[in-house]
Amino acid sequence: MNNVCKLCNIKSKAAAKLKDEEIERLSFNCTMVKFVKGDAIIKQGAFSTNVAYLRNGLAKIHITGPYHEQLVRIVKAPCYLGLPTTFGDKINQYSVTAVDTAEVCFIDISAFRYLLKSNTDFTHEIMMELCRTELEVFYRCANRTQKQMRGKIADVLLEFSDKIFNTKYFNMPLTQEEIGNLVDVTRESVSRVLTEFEKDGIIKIRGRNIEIKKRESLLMISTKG
Amino acid sequence: MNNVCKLCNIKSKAAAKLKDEEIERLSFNCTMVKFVKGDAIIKQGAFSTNVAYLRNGLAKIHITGPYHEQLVRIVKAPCYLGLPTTFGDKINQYSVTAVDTAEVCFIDISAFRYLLKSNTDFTHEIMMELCRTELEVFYRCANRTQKQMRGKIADVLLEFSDKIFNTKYFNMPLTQEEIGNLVDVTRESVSRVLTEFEKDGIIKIRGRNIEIKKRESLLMISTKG
DNA sequence: ACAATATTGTGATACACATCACATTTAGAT
DNA sequence: ATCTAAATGTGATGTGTATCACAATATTGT
Repeated sequence: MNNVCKLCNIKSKAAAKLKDEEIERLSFNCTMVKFVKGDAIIKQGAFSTNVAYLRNGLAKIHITGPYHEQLVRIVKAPCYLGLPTTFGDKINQYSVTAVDTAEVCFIDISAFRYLLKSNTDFTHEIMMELCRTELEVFYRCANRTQKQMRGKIADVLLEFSDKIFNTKYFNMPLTQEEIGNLVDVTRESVSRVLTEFEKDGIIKIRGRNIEIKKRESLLMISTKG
Repeated sequence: MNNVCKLCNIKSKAAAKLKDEEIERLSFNCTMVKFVKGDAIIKQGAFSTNVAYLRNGLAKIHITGPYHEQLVRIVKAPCYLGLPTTFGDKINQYSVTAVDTAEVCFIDISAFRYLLKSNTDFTHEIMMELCRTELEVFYRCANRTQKQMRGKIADVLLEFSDKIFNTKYFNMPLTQEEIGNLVDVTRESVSRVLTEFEKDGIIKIRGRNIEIKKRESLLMISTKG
């Protein structure tokens, strides 16, 4: 699979720092796999032997909590998946599942380690990524534990609209159960809050399609939780 | 301040990988500060110009949440403080405060970056640390959002007994308000649950001193939360 | 097109914990 | 030793959301 990584136009910021020779090495130790919605990309409990890079699509990071599944966060391409669990442990400590069709590059962990050793700019970018995501998790956790359910559900809608799809109309790829697992609310409550938001004219729902009609209201609900 | 780092017997695992020349460089860019209970070691909102290494003592990582302060976790020496916020952002995204007397080494960030570039074994250890702590935060968050208050308070007691002090008798350095901020429970509820645990003979409380009398009961409460 | 499964909606009720106000005790400063 | 501030304890009440059971709708597979 020569030149694929060199010609790839969705390289990570870290991979962009690699020299030709290193890119070539990457190409020989990299395989691209396509996934459909619901496919497991990384499995909690399995051995971690690859670094996964989401080239396009959406995925969800989820773990088994003390009582039920917790959705840690939604990840949007392009980005590395599972860096903490790939390096932090020999066994995957969480799962990553495709939320719709996705393309993932799997890089052999030894080759990745070699690159970490040989290119300090690459390593620096990877470390930056680890730092940023850990900070993000802190804030997410504070929000999840302190906000009330309307605020949390408003956050979900704002995240899909503003950060994932960049549009006020979008097709919600998550079920209400999954939304509930993302913000620690039961699917019945998710249903009720979404219906309430529609009744209040804040959003419009047509099946899975959602339109944000009053973004300021959502922002207010998000803030006041 | 020569030789101090070389002679230090509480080096981090990462620092243990450094060569003599690198250790010397560290010594010239490192200063040790003592803190008392309540002192701010890292301040949310301030510029991050140093890497902090907790040589001994206890500290708490805390952030300002949407409604009130959240205690992210208690850290026990020896370990780096604030790596994610030091590298992830120019401004500290969270605070670290001494929970009792503590000694902290502050390392100039440029010197630290130099070491990251020059010693890949050092960098590898730092990355391992980042990965492990991110995974830990995921699990903490799942526990905080899914467990009920008795389970969470049982967890705190077990953590202080099993991981921080390594003894069934210990002096609780946190107020009930702080315990509440660590597990998202009001101080009134913390008071009630601790009293209940004492009434049930699970723990014995004498002022700030706590004795774990029925560890298995706490484990069960933790699990059944 | 149809059947099976998954997802969502809804109403009634229960539960877990927060909130509030105030009293009491403990710790720290002088 | 005393005073002040912080921390803790307590009772009553309210609130937010979960739970449960079931019906209705949507999606998927054949």
